[in-house]
Amino acid sequence: MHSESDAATENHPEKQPLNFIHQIIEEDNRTGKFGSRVHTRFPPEPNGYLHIGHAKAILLNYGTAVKYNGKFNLRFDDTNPIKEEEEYVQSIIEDVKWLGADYEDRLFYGSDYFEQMYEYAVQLTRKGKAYVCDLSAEEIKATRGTLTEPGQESPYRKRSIAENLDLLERMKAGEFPDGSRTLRAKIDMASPNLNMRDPVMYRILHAPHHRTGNKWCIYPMYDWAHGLEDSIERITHSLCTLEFEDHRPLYDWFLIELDAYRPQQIEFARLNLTYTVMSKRRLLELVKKRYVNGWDDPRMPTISGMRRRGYTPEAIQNFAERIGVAKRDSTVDVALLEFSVREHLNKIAPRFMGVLNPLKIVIDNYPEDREELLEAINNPEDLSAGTRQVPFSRELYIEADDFMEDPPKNFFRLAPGREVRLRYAYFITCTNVIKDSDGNITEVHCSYDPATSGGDSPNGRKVKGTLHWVSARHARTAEVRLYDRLFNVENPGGEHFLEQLNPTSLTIVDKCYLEPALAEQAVPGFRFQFERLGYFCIDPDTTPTKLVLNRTVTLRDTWAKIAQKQQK
RNA sequence: UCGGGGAUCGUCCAAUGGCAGGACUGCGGCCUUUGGAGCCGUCAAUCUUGGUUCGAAUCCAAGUCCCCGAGCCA
Repeated sequence: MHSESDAATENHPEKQPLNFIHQIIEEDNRTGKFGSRVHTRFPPEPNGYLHIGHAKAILLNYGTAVKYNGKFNLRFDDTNPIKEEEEYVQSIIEDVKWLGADYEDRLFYGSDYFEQMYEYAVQLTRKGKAYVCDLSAEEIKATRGTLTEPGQESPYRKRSIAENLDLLERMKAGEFPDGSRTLRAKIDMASPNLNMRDPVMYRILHAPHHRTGNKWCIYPMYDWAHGLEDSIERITHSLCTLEFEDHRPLYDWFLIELDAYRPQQIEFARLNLTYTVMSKRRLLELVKKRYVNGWDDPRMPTISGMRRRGYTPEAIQNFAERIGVAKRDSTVDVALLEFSVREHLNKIAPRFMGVLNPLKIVIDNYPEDREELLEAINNPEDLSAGTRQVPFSRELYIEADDFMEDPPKNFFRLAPGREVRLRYAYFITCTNVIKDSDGNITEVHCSYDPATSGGDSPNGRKVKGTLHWVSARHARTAEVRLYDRLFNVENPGGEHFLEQLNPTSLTIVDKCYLEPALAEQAVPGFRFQFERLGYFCIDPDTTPTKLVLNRTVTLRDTWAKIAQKQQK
């Protein structure tokens, strides 16, 4: 996965600084804390689709394992059957693989360990460190205390070990209704760390589980299960996000009381990105309320959305490396993500010409019945990609933006009397502008210089602009979906985050024109560049009779900036 | 208010007592058959106040601000 960066590192032997996690790991390796073993994992709950924030975590865990010749597990944290679905399991597996994080044969489920977890619970109960509590959810809440006041001990806290064991057994056997009892750890109701105030370990839930079916009617809480899962898999370094820092003492308490193997948890800051939201809750809301067309809508920051939009795994890997990892809350500029895709696509994407907003050009001195095939380079960044033939004829489409009747000073494109180059074709000069009765330009007439075939002038004559074009007679058509940022504000959030949505995040161009060579190799997922416009890919909505394109990202556009400044 | 974390260019990450550096963005230039790419340059930061030290982003003290925590969610 790190081929590019590895090459870069070899060329520039100055050592890269270690992030704080790798510093800890190297220290652990030095002291032999885990016998120099490194084993990480990515533990998603299958209750939603993965997003770019998860990609950071996946790549950090996987990259760490690779860096230290260790292992990496994928493990589903599936302890709540009410929220979890098989559909999410499948999407997560697909996304993790696509990102290049290879877990080999180590795909696990927390639910695989339910039996072992139960035995651990019995062990703790037998030790007098856990008890069955008959308090209702409301009562537990009421006796937990507050941030500044201690909680009160449950009246059931002093039950005998024998009674606890019996009750726990019967909870498991299904004798009690949902919510009637819980198994709680007996720790300290006065702890300033609320997680230590006799946390619930098991709740009764008569609900089928996507893996274990009806076998269980008590399910472990995350705080009870998670540390055990890492322990059972002999994970050395449990990387997780900041909000679990307060839970670490609890995980350690469980494992110490159980005398079980104990991983080192290290917390890092989750990723935030400008102009989007990252919480599963908000993403789900966008999907459910149809503000977007599903989890894989190309405007979503989900892995599946980005894949559909045309992002490459390499682009995301490079992005993840660039943003680094630290403990402070941060919001990465989405421009860095866009830079990462452009950088990769620039190297690998074949070029084509396509016109989004057509303006018809007629070349008056080019014979009506003549057509020719012109050779075009597929990728100037990679000559091994070869060349292709592009048909040329008398009537063409160019981008409407590439013509101005009354151009400002630094407009280099077509204008009355102005000569420009048609990419890989000829120099043309604008001779006439045709308008309809409303004054709209309907057609532009030009003459061409036959001596400039291929786009070079024999007399060294220079031209300022180069335009892309498509022969009208040969043009194929497609629907193009243009995406813009999902939100209008840099840091969307709060109760009314839906009001911050960008109403024009999706623009559909019903009919764009493109050269035949593209239509011939257009299969869903195919990524390419429309010269001067941006990177695009073929959307899976494509049918044999209709091509659908997604714009991944525009090219950097210097003219757009100049034009914007002139407007002000 | 209690506990846990955090504060370095606009943004993200480095510097681990010794010249505050890199990337993105912005700006300027060179180059260009993509106003793309590439190349070069440039603006731009140590939360505050004290202290220790020859020397502090780094160590100490006090303060300020931000984030997380009171699910039978994860």
